[in-house]
Amino acid sequence: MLQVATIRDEKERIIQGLKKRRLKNIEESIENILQLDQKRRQAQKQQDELQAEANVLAKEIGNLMKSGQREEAEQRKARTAELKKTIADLSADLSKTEENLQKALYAIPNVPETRVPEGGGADDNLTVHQHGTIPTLHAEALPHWELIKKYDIIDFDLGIKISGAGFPVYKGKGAKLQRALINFFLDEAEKQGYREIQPPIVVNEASGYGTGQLPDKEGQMYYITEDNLYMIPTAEVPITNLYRDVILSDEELPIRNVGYTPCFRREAGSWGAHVRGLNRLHQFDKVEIVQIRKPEESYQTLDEMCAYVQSLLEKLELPYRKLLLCGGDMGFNSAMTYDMEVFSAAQQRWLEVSSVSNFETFQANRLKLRYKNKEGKTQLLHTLNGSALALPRIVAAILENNQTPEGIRVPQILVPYTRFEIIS
RNA sequence: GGAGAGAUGCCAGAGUGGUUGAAUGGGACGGUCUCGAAAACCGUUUACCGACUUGUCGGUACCAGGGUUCGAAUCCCUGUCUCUCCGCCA
Repeated sequence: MLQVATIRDEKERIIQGLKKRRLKNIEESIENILQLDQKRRQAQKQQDELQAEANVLAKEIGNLMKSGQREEAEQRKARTAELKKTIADLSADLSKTEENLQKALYAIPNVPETRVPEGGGADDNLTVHQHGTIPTLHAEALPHWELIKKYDIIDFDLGIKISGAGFPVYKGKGAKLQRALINFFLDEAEKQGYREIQPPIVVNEASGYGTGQLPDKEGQMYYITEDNLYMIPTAEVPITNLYRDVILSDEELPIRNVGYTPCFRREAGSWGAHVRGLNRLHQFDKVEIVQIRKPEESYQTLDEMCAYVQSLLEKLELPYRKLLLCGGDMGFNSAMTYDMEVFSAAQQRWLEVSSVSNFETFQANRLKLRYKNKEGKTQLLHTLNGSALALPRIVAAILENNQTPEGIRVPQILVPYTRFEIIS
């Protein structure tokens, strides 16, 4: 959520920035917010003044009662009754205005950073880097959804039997490969100075609001009615919410956390031909990195996080490209996002395996995540996160790219983790 | 699931209707003392909203939401959460 004060002070910059998302009626929305804000402040001022008067009267009445001047007291009571009524009316108005303002603010996405290109969708994203060579496969090469059957390592039918579509069962070397990747990612993150966190994978409503999944995207999450809990779509939610309503001190910064969790996504209505196999699932594993930074250093951190994610892909010997997302393709909360995509050779497609974002103060404002700066002033922090990495598509790419007539070659770096070199 | 207790500042913990933003202790910060430190002593130390002369003033907040009252941390109602005991249990 944007801060009203920022909208007030930097109206033009915000409007120009939001235009890069190709949204409609930006000017009107911002104007509406400013008007509501104006109205709110006026009402508040009026109410405060009356309340101050009532507070003085209440004290006087108390003193008069003590000294037995009942009549004087009664006179003042009459005035207080009037005030009380006026204040009640004003306060009802004020709450209404505040509510409207809040709603209007919730509807505005984050402002893209200056370097973010304008655009409406994936076609306008910028490829800023590409690495690795695209493998040429042998004639009988198969897509991963065939390979997993051939080697009996991931089973969709069993998943359907016990849960439903999009809940695969990993078996034998498939399960070991998965576990190897998780351990590899966590170990690498630790070497980079991240602290490992094992959070709950269900969260309450307040956490959903904190990171912005609620109120708009409740359809994306599995919801446990009986206990009013949501199953997390990403570890970002619990790990970032650890810092909800927190004022950090200078010495506690920066925060660098990493966590492995399963992730759950309902993805209602998004099933089709291009989401076969591991490309899109209801449950999948992901290792997520989360950082909390001072505003002045957050973009340097974004670069550092990207470099780290890229290093993982290079160690896994996967060809990838790095995209700077355009305004229209970025998530609601993000100010700047880089996507990493690996090339999946049998599908001949780029698959998104990581999304690294700087949210600036957008999440922190909702979370009330602040720190005391050197001047002793409390100030909103910047939050950042990135997948490092999402497992299923990495698995898909490894299976497809590394297939040989003899079997699937495990990337060298993973062999100490899998303790086998080939899936055959 | 059953029974009981509770929720106050950075922490511990007082406070059962009137200058209580909140005693007391601890912590943190600043100062005095000291070559330096410890100890001792003195002082400071919540957040949010609003107004303007940007430092001051006003308002709000003692789990949340309602209510009683001229006045609520204090009384009443509802909800949430925590703890203890019992039950169940990886």
